[in-house]
Amino acid sequence: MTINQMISEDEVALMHHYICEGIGDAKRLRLLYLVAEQPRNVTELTELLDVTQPTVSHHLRILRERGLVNAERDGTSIYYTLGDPRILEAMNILRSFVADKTQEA
Amino acid sequence: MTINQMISEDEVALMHHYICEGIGDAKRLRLLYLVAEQPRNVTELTELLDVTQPTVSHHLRILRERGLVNAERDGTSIYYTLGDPRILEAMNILRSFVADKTQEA
DNA sequence: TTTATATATTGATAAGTGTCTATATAGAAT
DNA sequence: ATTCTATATAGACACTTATCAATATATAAA
Repeated sequence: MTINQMISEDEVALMHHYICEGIGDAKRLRLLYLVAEQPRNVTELTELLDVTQPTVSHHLRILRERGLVNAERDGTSIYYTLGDPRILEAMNILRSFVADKTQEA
Repeated sequence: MTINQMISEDEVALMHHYICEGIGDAKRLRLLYLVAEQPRNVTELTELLDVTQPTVSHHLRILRERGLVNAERDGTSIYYTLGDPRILEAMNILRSFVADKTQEA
């Protein structure tokens, strides 16, 4: 059970930077789920995402800078993986919340 | 343990709407933590947030429309509470991730 | 050293949104 | 009814950012 200690304004700012700005876009959320399934390179991710390659690289940079994904080069390709299992863990909790919300209607 | 089943594009869109748009702002993240501590009315939240009352109401509306907070009237005041414990649960997991990241330096 | 492929960066633009002031609405009290 | 307090809404503006086309960089192969 996690402790609910009062959070400081500074810590909120950090969380905003790492998390809110990190997953604050639908494409990036999708990217996180895709690289959580298996390592994927930029070309694969571009084919799956319906945006241009520079846009994918842009999103990956944002995720990478925050440690939400890791990048590893293999030849000319760069394979991306999930940066931390807690990311998926938290997303799945939120996913179950959303699932309940949308079937409340 | 949560199951990591492939997520559809539609589900990503829903998650983006409920979660990313919901917590995609530092003030709203702060609001969620504040109402998680205890029920608070708009006046209290305004004093704690360093923005105007209409701005607080604006953020609360976004949170309320997504079920991230609940609103209950008591006289002229309206008290806000956390909409679902899973919100805090997920936030705390992400909080621990951010804590680790920021002390890696 | 070219050539080809994969990824990243730059600069521009359009769309979205957080914030404010001003105003409206709702409930309680006189 | 009027006044007061609490909250919500409307409209405007500044700022951010997602996206694209064009270009640069990096690795591998010929």
